[in-house]
Amino acid sequence: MKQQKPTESELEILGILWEKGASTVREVHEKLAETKDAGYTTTLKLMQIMYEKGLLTRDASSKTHIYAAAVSQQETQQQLLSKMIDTVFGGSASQLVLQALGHHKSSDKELDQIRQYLNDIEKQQR
Amino acid sequence: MKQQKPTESELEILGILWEKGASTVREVHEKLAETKDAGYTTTLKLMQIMYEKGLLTRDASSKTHIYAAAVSQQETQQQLLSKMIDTVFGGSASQLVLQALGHHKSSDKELDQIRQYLNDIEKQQR
DNA sequence: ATTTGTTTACGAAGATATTCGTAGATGTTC
DNA sequence: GAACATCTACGAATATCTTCGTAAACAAAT
Repeated sequence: MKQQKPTESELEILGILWEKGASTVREVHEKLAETKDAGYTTTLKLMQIMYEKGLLTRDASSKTHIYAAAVSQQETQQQLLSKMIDTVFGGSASQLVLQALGHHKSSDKELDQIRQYLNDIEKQQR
Repeated sequence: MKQQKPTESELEILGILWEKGASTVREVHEKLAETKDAGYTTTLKLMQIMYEKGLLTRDASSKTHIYAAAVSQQETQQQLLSKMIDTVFGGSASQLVLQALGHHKSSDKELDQIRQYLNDIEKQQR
């Protein structure tokens, strides 16, 4: 049972739910409104559709429903990364890594994490 | 003059043109057909639209037109990476890097390239 | 209990993307 | 040059995504 690919708008909503956890439509909408302008019912409709598609779960026990992401952030990341590496980076994951490191600031701590990870790989190979 | 965002299908075509260089519709279509099935005129139409949008250039001097990507691979990569980091990786580029390294095989040579890059950054900071 | 506000449900319009049939132009082969 | 193949152009159908108006249910406030 493979997850179907979320659309652009759906991804924005998933992003919010991954970050904030289970939320009401209102909460998601407020957050969305910070960077985008759309009516409340638009957000509602999107979330209802996502629920039907199985991208979200919802608790309808009270009048105001509570929605949560039904797909994991990591799984979705993998899916999208794979596609992107394939079509846009000519199949080379390392090319993507270099691009990402080159143009998007990372903290020292994060860079250390990456170094650590590379070291671990190296060790495994011996 | 900002490049408009290519659609999913358009990206596939761009990917082929980046890899193979300037090509005819037929050539692109053959390549596309390996992984997808669509009619020839569908590919043609797509490429015509991309030309109108400015995503492709074309040489129409002979009957069979020759198309080429009008947007750079790198610029497009940046654009898509930024968006993806933002919505799917909670703004953390390093998180994306770790995911990419973790799930997509890279050769030793490529990993060395990445280590080298990290070393360079480290040096710059002192 | 009427007004006011918030919520869900529904349907449909509008926008965008994808697909392909058909026609006409051009080139190729016999 | 007639038959055949290949190409572009065009238009339109189809599919998908996005947006929002409206109505009904419900709750809270006066």
